[in-house]
Amino acid sequence: MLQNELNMNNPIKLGAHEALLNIYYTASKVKKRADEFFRPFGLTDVQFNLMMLLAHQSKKNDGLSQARLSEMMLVNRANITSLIDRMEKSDLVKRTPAADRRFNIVKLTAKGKNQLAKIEPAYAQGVKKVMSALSGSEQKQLIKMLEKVRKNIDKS
Amino acid sequence: MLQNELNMNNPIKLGAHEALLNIYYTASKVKKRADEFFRPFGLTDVQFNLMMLLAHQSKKNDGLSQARLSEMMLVNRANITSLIDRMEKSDLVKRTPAADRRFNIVKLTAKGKNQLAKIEPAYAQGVKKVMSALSGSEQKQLIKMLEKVRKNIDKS
DNA sequence: ACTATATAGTTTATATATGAACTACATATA
DNA sequence: TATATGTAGTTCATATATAAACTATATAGT
Repeated sequence: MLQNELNMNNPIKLGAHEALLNIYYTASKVKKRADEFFRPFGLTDVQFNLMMLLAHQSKKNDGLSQARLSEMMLVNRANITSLIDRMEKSDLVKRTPAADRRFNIVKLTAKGKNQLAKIEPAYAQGVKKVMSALSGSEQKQLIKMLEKVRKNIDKS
Repeated sequence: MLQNELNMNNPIKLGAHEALLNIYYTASKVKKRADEFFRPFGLTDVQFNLMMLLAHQSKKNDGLSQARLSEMMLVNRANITSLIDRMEKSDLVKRTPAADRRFNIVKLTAKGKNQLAKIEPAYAQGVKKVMSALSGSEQKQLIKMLEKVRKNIDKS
């Protein structure tokens, strides 16, 4: 119960609010756990997520634009600029020019591909372990419920 | 489905990963929606959350220490320092000394109380509206499942 | 062809988050 | 009482996030 976990003096009065805070605090714990996992590799969860997208979401492995990355990461375009800056500095990705000169195409470097290949299996194991708290059908239920919430946010 | 919502080219292969990403992305959308709600009031969701904690989680309304706040907000102590700095500047809260001179007791100012009283009813309505995507019993199920995930993270 | 509009990326100011190193104070114990 | 340990808060360097204003380029409509 959130009240006890956070050592709160008083209960959360509104049920809907408790549900919303549960989503929020669970994501926060998931993120902290992920960051802890990636720290020994000198990566953040955000950087790893970007590398996964480059590896698995680009057609024929020929990279993604910063706009596509910001779309898939649900973050502002401005954010991607500095993120790619940092990741270029640590030689994980590189920007390459596209035919349409407004675009940068971002690709994994050899080092980036290596890092990813090394870490990804352990990451998959970790994800399975964390989510093993729920059965397969519970996970599907959870996904359905969270989808409903997101759809409802889009409407408002 | 996350793949479509994020306009992804390829499916998320691991079911557990999809569930985890659902938690993460839903929290992200909730946060964005909350920030959008609070912006007209010159507040952030984080600042409002802190004000709620001061109003509803302190015994006899006599404030909370920064350590208690960081505990209930699941953030680092260091974070609270600058947050309170900003909120003191906009006259929403004030630091007061405690008997144990290591502590600051943080309290709402008159302005802070006023702001909160003005905004809180609309916030409660908004929360209900967002979460109305789920029935009461679905919300309870969701809470239970997310609690299981958090407990599992604590173990690992 | 010209102009208006839209899109991609960058820069800046600002808010939130962490870990590590630090100061100040309190408490336990030897 | 002296010392060791623990707790609360701050400071610093750094990462991630936004909105707004900007540059560069592409495209649609006249």
